[in-house]
Amino acid sequence: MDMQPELCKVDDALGILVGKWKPIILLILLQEGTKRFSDLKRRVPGITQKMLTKQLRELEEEDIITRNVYAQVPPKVEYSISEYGRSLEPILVAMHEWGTAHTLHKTKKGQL
Amino acid sequence: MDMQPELCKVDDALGILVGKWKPIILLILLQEGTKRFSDLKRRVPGITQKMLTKQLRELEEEDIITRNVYAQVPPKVEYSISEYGRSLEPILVAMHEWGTAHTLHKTKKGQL
DNA sequence: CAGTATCCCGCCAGATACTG
DNA sequence: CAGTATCTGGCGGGATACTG
Repeated sequence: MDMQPELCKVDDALGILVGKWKPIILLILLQEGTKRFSDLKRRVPGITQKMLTKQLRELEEEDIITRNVYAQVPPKVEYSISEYGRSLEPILVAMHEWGTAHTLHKTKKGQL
Repeated sequence: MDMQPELCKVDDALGILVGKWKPIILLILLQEGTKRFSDLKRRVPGITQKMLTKQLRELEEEDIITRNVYAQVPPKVEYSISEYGRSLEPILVAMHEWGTAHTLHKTKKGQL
């Protein structure tokens, strides 16, 4: 296998996943499906409106999520994972599994 | 499958991989084995001594890489992937594959 | 409800110079 | 050769207030 370090395609995926709230937003949309803005805000404790909007806009810009605006009052906007965004799932799964094992690793290290 | 978004173990893996030069350093060590400091510096064009040192220290701190110092003049220090660090390989591979496909995705989008 | 608009701070990362 | 030390700017991210 040759991953051609010099081209570092890894950075492309990393760039999309990096952002303090992006992983959790993606996990929620992947596992629980379409969500409204306010539902996401409740689901991600601690996030501000500004940050939620920003992260969603960036993910939308990369075609990872889809934004659906309903022309009504009061406003209703729904977000969901795009078909393309779903292709990130294996990466998220791999990272989640590694993270779980990592927790144990750190625990063992601390017990020495 | 339940990845428990609220705990977001994904951030653990992400935190270790994030850093402007970490992915490329890890790919090089994974694919080409042990390297000296100066070899790495040559292998990663554009990186400064300060940044190379910093990224290596951070990876070492997480037990992802191993630092081997030879007590001689002139100094010789070798870096290699630790057994634990090798467990990150599936993630790097998944991200590289996604990144490669992503390039095509962007190209198609641009052609519309 | 679903956003903008401002103000602000900390830290990542770059440039450059120096050293055992 | 393999590092520190110092100065610096930019940007990610937080707090708060306002709006169609």
